[in-house]
Amino acid sequence: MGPDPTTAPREPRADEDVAERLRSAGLSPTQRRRRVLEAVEHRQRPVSAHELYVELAGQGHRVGMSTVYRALSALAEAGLLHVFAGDGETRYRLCAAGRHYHLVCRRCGTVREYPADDDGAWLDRIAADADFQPDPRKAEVQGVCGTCLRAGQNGTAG
Amino acid sequence: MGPDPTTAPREPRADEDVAERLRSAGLSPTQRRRRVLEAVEHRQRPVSAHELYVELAGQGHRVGMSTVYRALSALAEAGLLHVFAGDGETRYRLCAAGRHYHLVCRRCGTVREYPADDDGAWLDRIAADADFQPDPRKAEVQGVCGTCLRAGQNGTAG
DNA sequence: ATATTTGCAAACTGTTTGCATGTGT
DNA sequence: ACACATGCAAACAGTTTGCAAATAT
Repeated sequence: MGPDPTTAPREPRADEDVAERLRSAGLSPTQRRRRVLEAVEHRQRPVSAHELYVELAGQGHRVGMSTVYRALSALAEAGLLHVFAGDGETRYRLCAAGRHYHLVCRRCGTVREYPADDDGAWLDRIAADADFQPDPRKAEVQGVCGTCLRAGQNGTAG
Repeated sequence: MGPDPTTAPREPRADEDVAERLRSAGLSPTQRRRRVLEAVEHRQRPVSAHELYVELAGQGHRVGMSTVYRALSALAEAGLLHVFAGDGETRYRLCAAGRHYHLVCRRCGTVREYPADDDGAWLDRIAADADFQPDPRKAEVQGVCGTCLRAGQNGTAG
């Protein structure tokens, strides 16, 4: 917040990190794009364009809806964000580097990235077994996360 | 149509099968619903409401779009159809009985159901390992099927 | 100075809904 | 007869797009 780098001359603040990331993804690190990436980054559950718009507006930032949409699309296309298509709204979430697939909780919506190699190369087995070449980044398992499971043991049984 | 069962008393035609299925799903087997279920049933790749509408219209059947939407939703809710959320359009596909997950081909759109037990209970491993209770019916792996793979070996390398 | 990016508002697409009519039992 | 399913058209939600003003390099 204090634009006085006297005492912090070299420290790569998250801010700069984000800009860097945008740059190496081939996107000019404009203020809006940085804001969007930052906002997405801190979330465990995928976020929709509208949610983001509201959040940014709530922080006093003037951003147009179309800008949010455009930023999100660009970031996704650049491989920085994962896309989740669920009911009607498209949602986005930060995308990690390694081979992994997604564990998405049906109750709280949180998405966890599960290393695709921790499970004995399950994906590779599919490749051989089913004559199918899986994309580890596009594998998704829905279910209920432990937290929600314990929280709602007595909920809607079925 | 012909309220005269004199000559066709006992034969379980596919038609009746479909009706039966609807009934046991708690849905009255109306003509439109039967048509929709039949039309979905014969497809390997999930179909959208609009595609179905066009197909039915092409067969000379008068069906309203909203009816198609309503039928599809009802069938999905009854567990007879799987829902695929991909880009913008919701798509539906017949849902098999056993534990399985989906192998969806990014190129041709075909979805194959892969028995969830053929792979050493991968899903169960997740449950224990990641503190997450997976829903076998809601697991989806995207990739490229063998057919498309072989057909387009020289295509867009990447 | 020049190429991008942004915001706005209007256009679009896929989907849902109210209501009168038609259909199944 | 009666409840439910259907069709139509209008309403909606999410998303995209054209274009002039703002911004970045």
